[in-house]
Amino acid sequence: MSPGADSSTKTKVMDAALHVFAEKGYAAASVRDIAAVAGVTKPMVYYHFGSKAGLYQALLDQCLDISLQALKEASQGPTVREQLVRFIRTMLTLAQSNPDRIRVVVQTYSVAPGQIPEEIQFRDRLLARFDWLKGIVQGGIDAGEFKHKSADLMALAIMGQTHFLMTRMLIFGPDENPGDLPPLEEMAEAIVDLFLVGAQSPERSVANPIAGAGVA
Amino acid sequence: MSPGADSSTKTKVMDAALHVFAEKGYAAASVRDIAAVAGVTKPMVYYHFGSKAGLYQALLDQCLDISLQALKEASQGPTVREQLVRFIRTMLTLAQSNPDRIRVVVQTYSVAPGQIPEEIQFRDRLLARFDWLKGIVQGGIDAGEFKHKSADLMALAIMGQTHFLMTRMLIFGPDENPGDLPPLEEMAEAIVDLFLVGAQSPERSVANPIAGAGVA
DNA sequence: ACCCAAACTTACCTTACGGTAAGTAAATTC
DNA sequence: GAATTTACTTACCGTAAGGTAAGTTTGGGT
Repeated sequence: MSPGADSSTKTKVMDAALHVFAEKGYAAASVRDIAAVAGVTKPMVYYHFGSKAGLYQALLDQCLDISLQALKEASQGPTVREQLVRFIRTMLTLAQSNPDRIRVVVQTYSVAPGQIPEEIQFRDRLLARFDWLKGIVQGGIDAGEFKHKSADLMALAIMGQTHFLMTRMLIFGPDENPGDLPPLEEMAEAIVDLFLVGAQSPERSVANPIAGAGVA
Repeated sequence: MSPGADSSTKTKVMDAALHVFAEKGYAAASVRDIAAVAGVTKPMVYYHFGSKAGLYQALLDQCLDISLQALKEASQGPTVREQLVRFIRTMLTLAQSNPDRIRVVVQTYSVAPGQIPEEIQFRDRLLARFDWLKGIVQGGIDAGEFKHKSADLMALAIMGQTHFLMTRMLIFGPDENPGDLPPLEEMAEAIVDLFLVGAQSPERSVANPIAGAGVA
């Protein structure tokens, strides 16, 4: 469901908040701005969400729900390698198709601790997401697909790649691609392969010797 | 030179700004706060730095200078593997010993584009830093130390790891270490080894067969 | 027809923000 | 030693922020 499909006041405010918070950050975004973009009056925001922090929490929950659901749906596959590729691809696709949602989440945890009110909750959910990814990796270890034994370290590495790539896309935009990197469609496989076989080996994963073949 | 060594007004303001901007972010930090923490009057801030944005730019330049210098000094070594280990270790050490400096830099580029005034310059310097890391990696490719051929992708992977680890430290604090990760001192080697030999191999880099020995 | 609660508007409050005008004490220059 | 520049203070300005009080419309439920 794309933003704006429902035209209730609450939805209009949420859609506007997504845009304004993503663009300005929590502190620099004003409730007046959000109300104006939504085409409603300011007290309506307070009526429906109680406070600026309440609105932000509602928005953040929505963003986390949406991206987590997309990830869980997408990260299926015959091999763990394939699951990881799809995980990364889904994250990159999300960052490309709806940067605002990613921006809100990334901001919430990258930003100065004192910028966003303490009452805003998100750390538990991020840890849960990390644990979920760790579960996938652990599956690969248990099945003998990976020889490396630390699921924590491996999950951290995957998450790090993905996070950094997203950050990069948010900075430079989805189309700008400074440097000589693979195009986005191949990026997920390139990263997983680098991660699996290591930089001391040639470029192909043994699980997928033709990865990236045939693309531009 | 630690903050506060010089007690000129300009230095006092810079030190205070480092702390306040790091803790609250650009938008939520007020010039009043900074002046109060510095123990000077507000117009002095404007006298020395012109505007809030001017102060932030001066601070950001200082942070970028300090961390880049530390990186360039530290990233020497007999092998490229060793150079990468030292690169990561330096970044992690910086994030641990002076989180405020890292926070200011990370915030500047992770944050919503509309939060920080457009006049603030930083993208070119970040790209230059990335190119510099890429140069190290390219050295490893040229010397035959790596078989993988894309210096861009490899540099991105290294930067991604480091960035994510730092972000993690900024969120959870340098001591808190959720999950079962190696302690910080060994983290740099663990990451480089994972990166070099890949997850499909056992845990040791051929260049350093005992890396990470003794970890829980 | 009446009631009542949910949804909404107008008008306003207090506070804090970035920034500045105007003047002053102390060095520096000539 | 007068003139000027540098570093600083007090007092203030206009604006915009988060939030609310009080009243109005709207749409069931009975």
